[in-house]
Formats: sequence, structure tokens, C-alpha cells
Amino acid sequence: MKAGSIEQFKHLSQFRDIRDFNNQIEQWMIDLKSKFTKSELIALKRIIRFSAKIAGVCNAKIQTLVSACHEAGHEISRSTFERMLRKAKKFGLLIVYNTKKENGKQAHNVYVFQRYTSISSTNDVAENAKIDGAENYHSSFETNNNINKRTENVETEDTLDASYTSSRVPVQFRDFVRCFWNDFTIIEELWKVIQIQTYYYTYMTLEEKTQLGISALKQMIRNLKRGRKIINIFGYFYAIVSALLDREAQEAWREMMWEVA
DNA sequence: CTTATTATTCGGGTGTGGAG
DNA sequence: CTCCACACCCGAATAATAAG
Repeated sequence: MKAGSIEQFKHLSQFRDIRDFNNQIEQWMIDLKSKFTKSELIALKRIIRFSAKIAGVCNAKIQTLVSACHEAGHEISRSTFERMLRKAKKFGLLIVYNTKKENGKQAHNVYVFQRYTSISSTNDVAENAKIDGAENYHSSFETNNNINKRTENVETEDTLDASYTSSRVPVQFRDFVRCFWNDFTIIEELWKVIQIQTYYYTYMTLEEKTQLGISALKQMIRNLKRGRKIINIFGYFYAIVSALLDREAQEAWREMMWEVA
């Protein structure tokens, strides 16, 4: 891969836009926040900031990122940054591509953030996977293998994946759900909940409904990760959406009262 | 409070791959 | 061959936390 301006790495981006990227990062962070040290998180936040032009792609070299941290008042050493990158790579959060200059010389790296991958709703994801101390000696080769195996399993499952989702479901919503349930039936069911609940809210745009769905989903995922036992995700989802709509209606009502008064 | 244990960071050394 | 520019690794120094 040749070095050069960030424009030519556009195709590497895994995200529709910056909001999509931020959503994904938020999900990663729920799992990974505790896996990084304080300084590593500073480094991570910095590289995320540098990945805005093309959502999720960063072509700045490490030294640039390190000095950017220093300018922001955070004294981070290069080693710390590299450690963060190694960890992030191991978790599958990002992929590092090497580039070469025109003359074949080794050049800067391109860091590409990946979409969040969670196999199921079970909360053991955050529990096991102790990545520190002795396990540092595991080669990245090994880790990559594991990740490959996991994705393979998902792909060869009997159920049809998210790509079979009906086009009535907004893409944004579909892509968010698929991180957790890559199954078109679940995605369509969840979207149905939104449709039913917002049926009489004729003023709501599709965009607003999508955002409502995503924030309700986030809340559900958060609670699942905290270990809450949820018997029926659809029922739980329904309740969250209902609560969100109630709150919204209440606020709208209050605003109206203000206008009258 | 001081001391012991653990976690985190830093600096330097190693390896790679191409250029001069 | 050496040099450069980078990623990667390891041990010592330092910081944070627990124990006395």
C-alpha cells in the first residue's frame, strides 16, 4: 500500500459517517474501558479524534499523535501509545496497515477502526479475556486466529444474517443491531417495536425514529452488560422505547405550557 | 504515618527492510 | 557495509495502592 493523503484510504473506512463511527466506539468502550490504563485511554481518545476526516481511519504517524497529546497537556510517552495500539489491535478494535513511499521506503501506518463485534447478548464477553501480564506473550498471530474463527462461526450459522433484513428497516438501525444480533428476524422484530410504538407520533421523521431505536438499544445493551437478566429482549426493548417516548412527550408538554404562560 | 506489593510508564535496545 | 525510520520487546524506575 502506498503512502499519501488520507483521501486514498477512504475505501478502508468501515463507517457510514462520523456519527456511525462514534456509536461504534461507544459500544467498544463499554467493553474495553477497563482494559486500558489511564494513559492508554488518553492515547486512544487522541487517535479517535484524528480519525474524523474519514470516519474511523487515521493516517497520522505515532509521533504526530504523541505530540498532539503533549500539546493537549497530557504527557504520554511513545511506548505508552504503542502499547495502546498493540492492545487495541489484539481486541480487534483496529487494524494497522503499513504503507510504503513511492521509492519503496517504509512509511507511516494507517490505522483503521473496525466495527464492534459482539457474538451474543451474553455478558461473559467482558468477564473473561484477561489481557495483561502473562498473556501479553501471546502473539498477535494467535489472537487473529481466534477472531477469524469467531467470524467464521457467525457466518456459517443456520440463521440468515443481517444482510437479509428488509429494506423497510433503516440501514443505520440495522447496522447497530447486527453488532449484537446478526440475525435479520431479530432486527426486524426490534424495528417493529419502534413502528408500533411510534404509530400515532405522525410528526416523527424516520430519522428521529431511527435515533430513538438506537438510544433505546444502547440502554438495553448497557443493562445487559451490567449483568441484568432479561428474559425477553423484545419486551424489555418495548418498555424502554415506551419510557423514552413518555419522557419526550412530557418535555414537549412542558414546553407548550411555557409558551402559553 | 511508613513499608511492602503491585501496576504503570519510560528509555533503550533489537529487528526489519530498503536506500545510499 | 551503515543509516534511517519505524514497530516491537524488556527491564528498571516510578507511581499507586494495600498492608502494617
